[in-house]
Amino acid sequence: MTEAVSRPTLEAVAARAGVSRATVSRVVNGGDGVRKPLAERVRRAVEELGYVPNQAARSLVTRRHDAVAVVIAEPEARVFADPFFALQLRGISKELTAHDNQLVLLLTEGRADHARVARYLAGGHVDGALVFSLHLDDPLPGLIHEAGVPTVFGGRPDWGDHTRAQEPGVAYVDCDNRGGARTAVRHLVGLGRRRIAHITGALDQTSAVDRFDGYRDVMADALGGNDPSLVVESDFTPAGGERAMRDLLDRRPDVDAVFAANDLSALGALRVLRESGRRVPEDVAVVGFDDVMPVAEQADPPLTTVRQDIEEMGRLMARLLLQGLTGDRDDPVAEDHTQPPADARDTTPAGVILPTTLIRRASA
Amino acid sequence: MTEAVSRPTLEAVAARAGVSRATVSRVVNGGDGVRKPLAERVRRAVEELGYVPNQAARSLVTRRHDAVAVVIAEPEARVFADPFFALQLRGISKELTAHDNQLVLLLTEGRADHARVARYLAGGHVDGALVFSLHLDDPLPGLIHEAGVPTVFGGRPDWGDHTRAQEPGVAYVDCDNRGGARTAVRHLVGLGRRRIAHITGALDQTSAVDRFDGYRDVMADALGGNDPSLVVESDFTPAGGERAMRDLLDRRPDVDAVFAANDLSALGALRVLRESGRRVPEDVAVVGFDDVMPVAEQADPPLTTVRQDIEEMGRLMARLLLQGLTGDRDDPVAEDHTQPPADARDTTPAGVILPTTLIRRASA
DNA sequence: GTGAAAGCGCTAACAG
DNA sequence: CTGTTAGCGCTTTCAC
Repeated sequence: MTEAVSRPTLEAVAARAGVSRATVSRVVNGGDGVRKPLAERVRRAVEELGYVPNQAARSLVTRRHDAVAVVIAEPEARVFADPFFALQLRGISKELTAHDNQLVLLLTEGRADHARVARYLAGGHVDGALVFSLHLDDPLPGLIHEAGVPTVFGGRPDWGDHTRAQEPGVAYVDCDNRGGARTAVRHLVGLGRRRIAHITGALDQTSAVDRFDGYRDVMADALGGNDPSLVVESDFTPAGGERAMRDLLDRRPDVDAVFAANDLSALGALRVLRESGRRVPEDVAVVGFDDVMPVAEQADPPLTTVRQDIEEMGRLMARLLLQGLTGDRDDPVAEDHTQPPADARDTTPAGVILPTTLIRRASA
Repeated sequence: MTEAVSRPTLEAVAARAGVSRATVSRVVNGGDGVRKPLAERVRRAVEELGYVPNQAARSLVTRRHDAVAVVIAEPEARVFADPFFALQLRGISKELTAHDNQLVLLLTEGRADHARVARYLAGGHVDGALVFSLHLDDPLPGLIHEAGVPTVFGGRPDWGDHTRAQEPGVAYVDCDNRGGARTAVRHLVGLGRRRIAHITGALDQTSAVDRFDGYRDVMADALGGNDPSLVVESDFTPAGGERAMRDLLDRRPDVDAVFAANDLSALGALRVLRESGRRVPEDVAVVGFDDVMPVAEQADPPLTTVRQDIEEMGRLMARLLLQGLTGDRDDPVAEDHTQPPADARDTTPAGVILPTTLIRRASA
């Protein structure tokens, strides 16, 4: 009623089914090459005894854990302002579950935790890691890379050390931040706007940098130049968006469009525009980024924005990692690097970039 | 450079230090009863070899995993609208990390996943579980209870089957929903309000029910009765709050105060009140619940609300579980239930209720 | 105090 | 196809 004081072992099942441990093991692990009736008998014994394999014993010999670490390295509480990570986690969880893998969550609150995480990963407790480290000059990606654990990054990682920037084999999943930004700004241009401002994200994150680059691409291209007075640095938060918009209005009261680096900061901008008596989109058109569910849709006015499929990104990260793991099966990855991989599967794409789409609502 | 092809074992460390495996093991696990200089020599060998114990091998013999499952059973995507779980997770993570325990995250998307979770927990992969199952009649708490895994629930669980409702030993952590609601409504009464409405939360969750009860307590007590036309059922979301407020204004245009079951729905109510031309708090005072960071503070006007320390709840859940685990050490918990526990430590409090505090801002 | 030896429960050759 | 036999790396009595 309370606890199974000691759960049945393979041995017990074998005894009950009148076979050897090896046979039971085979049946439990798929049952290839075991005659039907025997397998059936074993399965029944398993059922009756309520046998559940001991994962520790299995890992000890297989060196597989069927577990993946998810590392979220966000010193700030920003993680929690945004449904971003939650959605990503959900995608990851679904994919891992579908492949019978467990998700070990490693949250870090600053550099102090980095050593712990690195040690854990190097300790071989998990088969691989999914790492979110969106900040430039974060030492964590490097540490993890050195730990030698198969890893997929969420968001284009920055290595600080630029010699490694292009290192192949560093897998990551990101959305097309730059392309999405271009689409957004082009949309504003198409609306006839000319004094298009940009409220940036936190520029220590690659996503913010890439979106900024996309904005500059179009401004240079379509409008023949970038006017620095139209760019104001912010931080992805609503409060930051407000501050930025106020600055902007001060500096460039003639602004006729705003591309905000994400929906949350667009929200702040909308609020300030409303306060200042500007109509959106008549006086100032606004475009956001993310299309994060309740925010964009319920903004006033509903926000035109660039959608990225966050959950799918999570799912894809997990899939990539799992593929790499089974692909690497009995692949020694030994000291010998001399001969280039003949196997095409080895040349995993460094980054997978998911497309973005412009969602037109009322704000632009 | 790539992978540590095979990590060093105890054996290797022992060889290097010139001692036996047993001695190394002792040192690694605290080093009681090993002479200083020897211990030092072992530690150096560990350092030099970069030895990390193999958790699987250890678990196999100790039957301990130093891992705890966190089960979040939210079929709806609501989990992600609210920073609630993220904050809770953070608290849990901090506490587990402090005790060198890992966090295995189990997300479920409906009944189909329940069996999987139950099997996993029963499989003895983790030492205990922290379970969030906020919905009435959720079969999961029952399943988990039967799995015989030490468990602490987040939020007062509902067993559906009411015979078990008071079952002792079912640990949970919650905030004082009812008391907090009372405080909120009393505050409104103190402000001279008499036609105080309540926008409920999703009433299939105990937190919503408890807050509603608190509202009724005060209305009955201070104002001599409950007027059903002042209560409108909602669902904890901003959109739900809007709908509810609209209904309310229709039905009771004379309403002079609103107690919303959480900040998010209060936000919706504020929006509708503004649209309808009411001033807050002059015409209608509004109080929320949760004091969830960006929401309450940045509402317009800033929201008076009942604060619960969500992160602390998480931390407490973890602490409670961990205490129970070490407390239960070699405690057989055998089939024999006949004699009541003599040990005082056995009588763990069923529920730990954290206090709430009213945070006064501008809205009431 | 320290070492030797016996498994924890499972998988993976290898025989038969 | 099925059983037998070694361990995986660690902790833990039990002698010394």
